[in-house]
Parts: sequence; C-alpha cells; structure tokens
Amino acid sequence: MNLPPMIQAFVLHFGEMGSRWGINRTVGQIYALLFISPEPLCAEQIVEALEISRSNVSISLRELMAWNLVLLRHRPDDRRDFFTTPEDVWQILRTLAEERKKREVDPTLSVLREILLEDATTPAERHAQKRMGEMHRLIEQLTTWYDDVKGLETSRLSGLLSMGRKVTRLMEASNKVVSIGRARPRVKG
Amino acid sequence: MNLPPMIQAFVLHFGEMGSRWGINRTVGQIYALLFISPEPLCAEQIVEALEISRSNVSISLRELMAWNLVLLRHRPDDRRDFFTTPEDVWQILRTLAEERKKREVDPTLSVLREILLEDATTPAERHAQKRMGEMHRLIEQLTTWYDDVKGLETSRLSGLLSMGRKVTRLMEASNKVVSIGRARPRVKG
DNA sequence: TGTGAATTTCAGAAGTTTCTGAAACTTCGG
DNA sequence: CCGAAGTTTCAGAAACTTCTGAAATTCACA
Repeated sequence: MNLPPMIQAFVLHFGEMGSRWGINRTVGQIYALLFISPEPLCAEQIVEALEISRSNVSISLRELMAWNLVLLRHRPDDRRDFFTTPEDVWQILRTLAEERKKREVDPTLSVLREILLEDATTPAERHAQKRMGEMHRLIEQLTTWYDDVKGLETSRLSGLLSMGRKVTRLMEASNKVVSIGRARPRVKG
Repeated sequence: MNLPPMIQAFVLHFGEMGSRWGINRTVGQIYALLFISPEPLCAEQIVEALEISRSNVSISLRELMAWNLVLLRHRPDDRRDFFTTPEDVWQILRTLAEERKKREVDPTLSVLREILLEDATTPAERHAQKRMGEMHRLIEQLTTWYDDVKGLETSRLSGLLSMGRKVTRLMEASNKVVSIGRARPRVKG
C-alpha cells in the first residue's frame, strides 16, 4: 500500500472496523480512501493505492453504491467511471442511518408485526407475544422519532442534538407557560 | 428445534439477523429464546430447545454476557447457572447502545484524534486531515448528545422521542418567550 | 480427599466469506 | 465491423468463522 502514513493509518483502520460495521475489509478501505481523496478516483487508481485485485475493487464499489455511500462522477472525453463520497458528512450520516434501518431494523419490525397477529394458544405463547409486543412498541417509537427527525436540515438537526436532555426541561417549562397562559393538557410523555 | 411455531419463527429470525447485527446465528437464537422465555433457562434447556451442542451454547452465552445482554440467575439448592435477559426493553436498548458505541464508534474516534494531532506536510495530507476533522466533529457531536441523553429515565426519554422534530419549533418558540417576555410557545401542530 | 454434576476449553471438521486471475462482456471512435 | 479501453462475472483458492465431541477443569459436599 503506497500512501502517506497518515492516510494509510486511516484506511487501514476503516478496513479493520469494516467487519464490526457489517461491511468487509476491502469495502471499508475503499470507502476511507474515497472519503479523504481530494478528487474522485477511478477503479485503477484504487487498485494501485490499495494493492488489491481489479475484480475485488469492482465488486466492492458495487456494494458501496448499493449502500448509496459512493457517487459516480464522469469527466469530459473520458469513458472511465470515477468514484467519490458525498461531501457533506451530515448527508453521509443520513444515508448510513437510512440504510442501516432498512437492513437491520425493518425486517425485524415486519416479522414482529406478523407474529403479533397470530393467535396464542399456550401460556408460553401468550407470554412470548407479550414480550414481542414490548419489543415492537419500542422499535416503533424509535423509528417514529427517526422518521420525524431525518428530514431536518443540518442546522436544525445539529441544534436539536446540542440541546440533548435540556429539551426535557424545556418541555416542562413549556407546559408551565402553556398552562399558566391558558389551561392546556400536558404534552405526552 | 422443538418449539411452538410462533416462538420458532422469532428465534429463527433472530438467528438470521444475527450476522447483520454483528453477532452470529447461535448467539442471536439464544438471545431470542431467553428474551421470550417466561423463566430463566439453564444451558441444557437451551441445548434441547435449539438442538445445538453444549459447547456452542457455552461459548455463545459467554459472548452474550460480554455484551451485558444476559443476566445470571440462581435457584436455591441448584448449582446450575440460569440465564435470562433484562425485563425492561428500554434497559436493553440502553445496554445495546452502550456496547455498540464502545465497539463501533469509540475506536474510530480515538484513531481520528491521534491522526489529527500529526503534522500534515503534503497537500493530500492536509486535505485528508480536513476531512477527518469533519468526521471527528460529527462523531463528537453525536456522542455528546448520546452521553447527555443516555442517563434519562425511561419516561423522559420516551417523552423526548415522542417530541421528535417538534422540539426545534419549541426551541424557536422558547427564544421568542425569552425575547418577548411572555408570548406563548406553540407545542402542537 | 473423593465423587459426580456442571461447565469450559480446545483441536479439528464443516461451513462461509473474501479474494484473485482469467475470461467474457460492453462501449465507442474510426 | 474492428479493436482498444474499460468493466463485470465467475470458478476455485485462501482465509476466516462457527460448530462439534471429547477431554479437562471446577466446585459443592460427603
């Protein structure tokens, strides 16, 4: 691998973490390389930088495109595909969240929904359904929050994050303001 | 596998999802089984229910304990270990978030921190450091929010989630309250 | 200290994923 | 239609993970 040491460290780290993130080493390395590269790279440049086979690069790029984590770029009078990552790290976060939800959460949600429609006959089944119901409600609540928040522009999302738990105080304060101003029901929660 | 069909479906699903969640099939199945079981189970009962080897159960339980996802229980006059999952699904969520952060985020944060301390000499390195800086700031912001929110009791956390993006309006409204003095912030709609 | 039930460890078999090089395919200018 | 440049596919090799049964270890109690 023929890269400046700092860049190499970053690329190798993403390779190692790949397996923990549900992608493989090569995919992680390619992503890292594209992320820090000042220009889009073509497949052959990736082969040279990482010293892996052309076919491996091809398959890994496909996978990254399936995740919507890399973009295709073209140059005038050049037939080759060039690859890059989105500029905005918040946009990358949104994509990552969306894809992980799709792969890691949605299938479970739909299995739970189906099972919860079935009739429980034995006590064991009734208890199981009760537990699955708890799990289902939790996941629903999380995904509802996510769906609500995911469309926010970056500045608002960032603002929301920096509020953190202060929001709960604000909620209470707002209840007071509201109820003093004109009697109103409490905000849910 | 000798389980009621509804329970079997749930257990098999967790097994299949296991690889997407960074655990393996057996670990996923055992977790699912413990989660819906009305009583703690001992290793031998897991062997019978899932029809897998005793040693596989032993190793998988170790892994689940390393994740803090299962608890040990004992019965009077019985030397065997019995295993169960925490009752409260919100507590499970907290544990899961904590462990995933520890494994999937913290190592990257510390690699980024180290690299950002180094001196960039070439323009490529300077650009790489700029990008890593963006990534680092994003992760810091997310983990700061997480650290802030993770200690909330369930009812507050749940309330915060059900507010979703409405919070941003509340933030703006609260600015107005502060600036105008006693205008009433809208909570709903 | 010896016994036996419960548990863990471990070497290797079985299964899965990743990677490569070679061949096949696609596209486009001449 | 040809050839050159680029890209994808694929069979099998290499590497890695998971699983098992057998052996080793632990531990309560007589």
